[in-house]
Amino acid sequence: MKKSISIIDVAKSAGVSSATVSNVFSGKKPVSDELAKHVRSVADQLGYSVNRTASVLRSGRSKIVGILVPDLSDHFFTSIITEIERIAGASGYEIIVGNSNNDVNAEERRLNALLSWRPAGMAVFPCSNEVPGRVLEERKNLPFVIADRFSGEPEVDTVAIDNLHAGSIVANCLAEFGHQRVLLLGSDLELEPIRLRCEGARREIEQSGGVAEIAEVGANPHIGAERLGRWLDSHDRPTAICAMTDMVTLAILSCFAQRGIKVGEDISLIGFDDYLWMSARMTPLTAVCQPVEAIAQSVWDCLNARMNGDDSDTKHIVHRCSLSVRESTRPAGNLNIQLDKTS
Amino acid sequence: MKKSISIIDVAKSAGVSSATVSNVFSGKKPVSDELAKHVRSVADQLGYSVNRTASVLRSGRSKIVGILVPDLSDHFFTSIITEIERIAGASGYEIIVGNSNNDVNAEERRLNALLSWRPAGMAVFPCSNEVPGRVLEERKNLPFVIADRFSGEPEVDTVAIDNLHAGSIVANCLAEFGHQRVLLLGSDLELEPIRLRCEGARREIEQSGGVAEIAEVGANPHIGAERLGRWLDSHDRPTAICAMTDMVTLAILSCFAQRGIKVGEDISLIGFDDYLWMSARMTPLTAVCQPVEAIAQSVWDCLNARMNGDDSDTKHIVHRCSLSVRESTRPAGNLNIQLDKTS
DNA sequence: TTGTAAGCGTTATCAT
DNA sequence: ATGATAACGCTTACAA
Repeated sequence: MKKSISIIDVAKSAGVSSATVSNVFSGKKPVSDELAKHVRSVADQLGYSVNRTASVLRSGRSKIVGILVPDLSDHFFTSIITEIERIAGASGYEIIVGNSNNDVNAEERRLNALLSWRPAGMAVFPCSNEVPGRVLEERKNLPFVIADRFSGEPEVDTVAIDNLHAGSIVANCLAEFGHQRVLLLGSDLELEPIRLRCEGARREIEQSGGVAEIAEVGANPHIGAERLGRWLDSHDRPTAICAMTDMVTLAILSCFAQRGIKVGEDISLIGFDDYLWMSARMTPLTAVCQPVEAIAQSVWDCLNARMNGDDSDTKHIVHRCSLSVRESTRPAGNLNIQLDKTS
Repeated sequence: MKKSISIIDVAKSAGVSSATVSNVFSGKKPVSDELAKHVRSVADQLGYSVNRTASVLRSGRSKIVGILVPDLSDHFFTSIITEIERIAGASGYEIIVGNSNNDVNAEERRLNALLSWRPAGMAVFPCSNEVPGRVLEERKNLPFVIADRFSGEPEVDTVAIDNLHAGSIVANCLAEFGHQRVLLLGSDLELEPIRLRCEGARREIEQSGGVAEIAEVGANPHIGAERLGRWLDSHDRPTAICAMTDMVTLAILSCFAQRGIKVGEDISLIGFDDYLWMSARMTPLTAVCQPVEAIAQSVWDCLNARMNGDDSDTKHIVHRCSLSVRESTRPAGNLNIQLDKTS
């Protein structure tokens, strides 16, 4: 970094005080139009640009918010980031992104690194059910929002979906189509949201006399496809399979493509999350639609309220998913005969 | 932001000088093991964490790099960001992300905002062919890399793919399968890379006696699907269609799904970029594979070299795409009869 | 190896 | 409305 033009250089050139230059750019105090225009033109000429690090240091206020997610290759998280960036950007906030890579140690390191930039707030999508210790320590000093993964109602603002409900709409759909043997496929059952989605579905399926098995295949679609393959080799094929995350949806599609299992014909499928690639197919997927925009908006609203001094009790915002029923789910009776295990 | 614990608080508590505390955390100067341990424990107790804004201000060195992209909802850019975050994170760098939203004005604003954080370097994926003016002004003071979209060889380091070559491997594949009437579908032909991909393909297709039409459908897959639909309504259906971006690929799939056009059977398809959702289908897509990891690595390598004082001539790195031939492309003769326009 | 003190560019306080 | 100046928390000569 080369020594850059400072507010003082501008002040000298413009024949005003540094305070005036500051006020021109920050707008904190009124400056006469004439002077302001002059200062701006001098600043332009010199190529001056505010040094945010200095202003944050001095004022203790930054317009930057950190977002920490467990997996940047997961479309769910990138779409959340996209939305938050859009909303926050409109209010002049910058986004600083960290990836914990589903590793609690990395999570702690990245969190500390992000915090060292003294952001105005932080949105954390934890990689485990545990709210990172640092968050609980700092939450009095800095607005935090925990989203997606956590259990219970921690002492921080949270935003989540109603996971039990998500499971239940899956179950309802399956019941309507008469599916009695169902595989519920999660990434990692240790994660509370995944567990709840599976449990929510299983409970209702069993209540209506069906049988639901639960299996986990991890968050990586390639590995997940393999694991699902092994599961299929050692079990009777269910009439329907439900993914509990977008990555698992991909794992299932990948596995089925490899094995020539036809979605909708050989087996019914419900995917999780609703991205265009799920419906832009000959057999579009029935999918549980997480309200990404609403989640992002809530995260921002919480953060923004706290950043503006809201010190009310911790909020716990819950959104509901909807189901888009498409052709990947068919009545159980209409499926092709299962041949795999016997052939 | 509450007044936070400073290096001086730690120094007082530990009975050492502030310089020593600084050296313990920065590792710039040796501190005896004993003292260092003591300082660390005191710092922990006090909940001290470095204030990066202060250290950047004083030292003029930051470990943060900015990335500005034209569309955060485009998987291509998010996967590049993911990769850069991974590589840079390993060297202790933070990533700060901006989205220009395909708007040159927004691009300028976001760029200025990112620069005000005094990053150590910036990777810019422009939203037009023009390298933003600010980049050319600042490039002497700060390492910049321009990637993906630009024309010619600007006076900055660049990373790109060989777009003509990408077009040519598409053409070769089509020729092999005997396709003579082809639609090349770009997002925006004003963009140099898109134009080159199309031109590269057209040239070779025509050389081998085929006919290539070129159309553009924009970067939004929903709108793109509509536009393609209208194109199909008013033209004879080609035997093959080629997407020149991942978003266009999605537009095509979406359009075909709506119209019941069977990929591989009714028409051959070559997609652009190679994400799992393209191959996790009954008819996996033939796809031009942009080497995302290599691109990200080159961006980082350029940046890193410049950040470490490399002042050699501007570099222009070009990567080549490969083609994964899959079942969405079939011999032209094997396609189903075209019924749409006549039925 | 450790301490002292100046200064990075800004904002905030207090005068004018 | 504008100016002078201290202070934010850190790094870095330089001194000890």
